[in-house]
Amino acid sequence: MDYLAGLNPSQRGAVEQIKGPVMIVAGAGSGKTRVITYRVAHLIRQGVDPFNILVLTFTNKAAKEMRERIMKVVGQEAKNIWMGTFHSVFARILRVEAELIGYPKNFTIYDTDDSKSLLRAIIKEMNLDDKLYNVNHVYGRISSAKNNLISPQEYNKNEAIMAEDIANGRGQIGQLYMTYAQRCYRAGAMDFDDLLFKTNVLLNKHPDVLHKYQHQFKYLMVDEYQDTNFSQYLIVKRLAAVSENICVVGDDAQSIYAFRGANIQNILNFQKDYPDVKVFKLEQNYRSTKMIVNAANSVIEKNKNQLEKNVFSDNEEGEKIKVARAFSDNEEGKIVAEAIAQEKSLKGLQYKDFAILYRTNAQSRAMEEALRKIGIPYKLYGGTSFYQRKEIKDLIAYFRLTFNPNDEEALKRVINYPRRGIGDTTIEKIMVTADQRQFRLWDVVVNAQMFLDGRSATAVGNFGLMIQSFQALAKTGSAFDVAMHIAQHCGILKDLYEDKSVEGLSRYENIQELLNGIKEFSEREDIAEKGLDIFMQDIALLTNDDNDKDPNADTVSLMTIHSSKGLEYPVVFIVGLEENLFPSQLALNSRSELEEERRLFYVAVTRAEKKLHLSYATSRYRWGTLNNCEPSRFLDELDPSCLALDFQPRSPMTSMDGGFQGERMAWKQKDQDTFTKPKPKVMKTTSILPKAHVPTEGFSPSDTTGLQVGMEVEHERFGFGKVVNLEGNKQDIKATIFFKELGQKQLLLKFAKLRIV
DNA sequence: GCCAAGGGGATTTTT
DNA sequence: TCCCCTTGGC
Repeated sequence: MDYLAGLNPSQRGAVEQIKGPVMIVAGAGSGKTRVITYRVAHLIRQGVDPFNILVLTFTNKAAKEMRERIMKVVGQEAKNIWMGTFHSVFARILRVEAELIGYPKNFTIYDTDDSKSLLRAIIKEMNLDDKLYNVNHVYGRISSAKNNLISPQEYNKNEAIMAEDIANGRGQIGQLYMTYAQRCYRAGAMDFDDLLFKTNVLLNKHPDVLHKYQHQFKYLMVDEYQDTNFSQYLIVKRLAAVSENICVVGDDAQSIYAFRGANIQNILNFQKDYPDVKVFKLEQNYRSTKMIVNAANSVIEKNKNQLEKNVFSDNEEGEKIKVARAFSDNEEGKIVAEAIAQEKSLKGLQYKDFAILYRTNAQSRAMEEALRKIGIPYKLYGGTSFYQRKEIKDLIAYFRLTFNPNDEEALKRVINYPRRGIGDTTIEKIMVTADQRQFRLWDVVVNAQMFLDGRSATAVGNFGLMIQSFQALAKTGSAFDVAMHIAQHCGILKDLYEDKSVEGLSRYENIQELLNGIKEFSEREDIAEKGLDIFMQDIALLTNDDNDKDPNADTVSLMTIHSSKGLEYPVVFIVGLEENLFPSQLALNSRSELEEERRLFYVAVTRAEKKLHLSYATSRYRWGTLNNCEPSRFLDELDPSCLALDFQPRSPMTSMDGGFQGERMAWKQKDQDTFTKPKPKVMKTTSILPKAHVPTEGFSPSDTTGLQVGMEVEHERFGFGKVVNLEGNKQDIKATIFFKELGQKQLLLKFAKLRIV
């Protein structure tokens, strides 16, 4: 039982309490994953059959990591645990039970693109204004309806919802939802939300099925419980109703997905749902310094609605949190890049010890440019995943069509790609015909001669024959053979091969990579069924990090705060701490939204192990125009004793208290000044910095190899100063300089731009 | 039926 | 600014 030895009392308690409802409130950095993996291992060691354990996570990555770690403790048995994301686990169950609720077993999973494209088509068909009925908005309404288990019929009957839509001038959303659901059904397709929605339908309408799974899953665990939506909540509740061996793990302070339907009440109310719940609080943070934990606590305590806990650290005190002010987003990038270079050599760190976190993806550009300029390697996380690339989706659409010819989104995608002379008019005709006669698109395609004429009938007919030939082959061939055959005969490979542009080449390579992946799959020995249809089943559920090539490369990581959740880095930079950016402008309307932003800031702060840097810019390009910015309120909320300002605050202050308030006041005054005058351009903005140094005309940095203590120097931004100390050697000489305006600073000579006076 | 230029929209993201 | 989608001309 050696795995129990390294645990603290509450961790150990959580691991050993295997019966009944358990809630583990896991503070940031408190060893949550460890507890979950050991708890599962413990269940197995106590004689629980792995087949009876269900562990639900939110990302594939978390599931994969956990399974690997459990494997290390209990060995191969870990393979038999039901473990995966909500979506993948219930998709797997729906593949078995689909026919009970009227879907084919080989139903297609529509991804967000498919859903939106279908909605776009329906909005058009209904002759609605696509600006008013913005696809994203409509999709969001339907998605949140599904996540709250509101069917199209219920949606249309619900007075409150309808009134809200009508008040927004969008009274047709209910009808759109209705049609959308019918069209998905007709196509034998479920969207992401359906995987949970239909699971609820299944468990609700078929008590025998519910019973079966209740007895199969005698032990349930849910990770990141604070991120569950109502639909997920109810599935879990239903499945756990018999055994009540349910263990949820989460941290209300890290709930950052309310905007996509997560309901923080699920974790806050868990004790009400299960009055005899045993609660374990993991409060010791093993990740960060005291300074960082204290700073994080000082922020999160501003939130009202919380589970009580006291996160603390026994680690070293640590350095204060640096706060830097820049006059523009580009200068912010430069400050960050130079700080990384400096800190790396001073502390003997590697690039991969650093992360730059931001609120919005648009902020990455300034950071990237600055890093590139001084040659720091970096890796951008997020962005489009492999499976979302156009060429991959195109080929996969052919696969989808092969196994489910009713998949209308796949059909529309490739019926004329590569070009085969089937234009919009013909496609329109097919759709109208299908609608009029209550056929599916595919029925019209295979009977093209009956409904279309001339050239288009032939073109469509041939397309149908081609898909049918793929279907015939798919019955017998191996995944790889079928995939290869389709790639070669549908025309995509040829089309891409002929495209000699750089992008074309990379598309061609991506297709090859997909085919390689399928080949690998075909050769796997640990699974019995290896048809292309099996490979296809969960492909819509795979995402970017499942394809992460080189996780050990020595690069700085750049990502949004949302994608940093669960990760940790020795040195973290949080950039863009400005009002209307972080907190986001769109989150200022309600207390709950602001609290979510604050939790987001909390998540960001707690990613840091040793050192945290914060920064903001006083002006920034947004949507092409230069905007003035005020410092984020979150800077004020941090315990001032944790901070080390990298500049002179703008207003005279006796204490640090209200420091950024002072900044904001200064900014507001400035704003009023500029209101009467024409809007100033960039350089004008820099001039508002009262202490900013204006370099002497013709400033150019000197060669500093011969720099001596006592020499007078001028720095581009810090102004004039005197060298008081020099240490280190050759490449890494660090100079301590006393600046007239700013006081003492330490600079690395190889980066500092100094002019010897 | 195809292509190129123009317009509008633009958090956060997993599945 | 940037990207994606639509539109309009050929």
